[in-house]
Amino acid sequence: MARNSQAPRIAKSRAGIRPLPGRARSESDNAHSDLMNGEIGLDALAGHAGYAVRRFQIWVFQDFIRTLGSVDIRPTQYSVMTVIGANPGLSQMAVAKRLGIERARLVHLLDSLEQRELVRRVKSANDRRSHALHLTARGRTALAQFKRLAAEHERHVAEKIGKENREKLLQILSDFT
Amino acid sequence: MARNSQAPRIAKSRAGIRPLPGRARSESDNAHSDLMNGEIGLDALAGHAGYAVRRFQIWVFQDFIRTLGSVDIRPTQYSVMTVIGANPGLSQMAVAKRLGIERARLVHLLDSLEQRELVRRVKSANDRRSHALHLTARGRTALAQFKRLAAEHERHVAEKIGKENREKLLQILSDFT
DNA sequence: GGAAGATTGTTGTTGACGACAACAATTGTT
DNA sequence: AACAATTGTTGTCGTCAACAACAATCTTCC
Repeated sequence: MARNSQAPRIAKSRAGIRPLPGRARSESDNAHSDLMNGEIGLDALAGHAGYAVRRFQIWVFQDFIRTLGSVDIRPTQYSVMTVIGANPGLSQMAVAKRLGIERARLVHLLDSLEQRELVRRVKSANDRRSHALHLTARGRTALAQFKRLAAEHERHVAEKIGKENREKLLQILSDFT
Repeated sequence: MARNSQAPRIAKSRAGIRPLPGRARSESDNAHSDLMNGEIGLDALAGHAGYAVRRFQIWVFQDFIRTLGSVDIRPTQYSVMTVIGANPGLSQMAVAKRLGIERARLVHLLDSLEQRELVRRVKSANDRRSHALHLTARGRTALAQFKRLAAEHERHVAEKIGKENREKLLQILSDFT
């Protein structure tokens, strides 16, 4: 979770900003006023993958945080626990590299998870610099529930963009997983 | 630079291992060690759209920032100028609502852009509370160059995930644009 | 075997960003 | 005219990525 953010309080009045009715446009459309209709013309951003991905990512993370709100787990915490659960004994360096987060950042994440007794740092015998990361017993049962809630979250995503679209998306971005 | 450290080199090497031959796994699979091979097992994160989207979004933004580095324009600044360029005279409130950013945040963004003489806040005649936003002459020519660089960035995205995949992605996420 | 270099976990700083809260000026509503 | 709502602004808080520096501990190489 590299989340960018948020504590999505409650999606108040602004549940969703509706885009415009789409006209087919070429990506090389030049900027020009588009105010003939009452709406704000933003076709200028239509061809930009990064913008759409960013907006979508914010939506997804907010839903994740809301759906896992009852257990107070954020996307990054979830990813850390998932990787440790699947690969017990990993070092902090290995986990950080795997998830693409700074090892400096992982320190705080683990501090929090260890405080909640979901994860344990065990001194490594081979390399006394590093810690072997493990889930606690509580961590394992907790992760099982987190996964159930995460699955529910994934269903929300499927509802939002369509089941097939979600699968296509996962396929397109599989290299980044 | 260090930015490229985010490049998914690990994911790449794992690409072939992913769908394990054997049993069909459900997304709520319990965690279990997957270390038989030398790689770190992360199949546990494979079915999560948010994670893939997040990693991809980071990659895209880093490429955007690098590609537009010579003109020192970040994605948010670009989106603000694009919207103003396409809809001159818009109020700050309207721009913020359109881009889904806080109007408080837009204040700083506009301060920066106005300082660089790319954007102007003009006092609105109708509503003396609000400002009508316009690009300066310099802003218009600058935006034209930004768009050329942004198009180059989009080509990088197409190279990364494939031309058709990029288009499919834009289509899937068109509601968020 | 020991010095030099690299790695691991840690602490701290910086800057971008989202969410909120409060405020003055202005507009709208009644 | 009184009261509510909107707009831009300022400021605070928390999350996150990117760096830099450091002590402790390997690893390498002579």
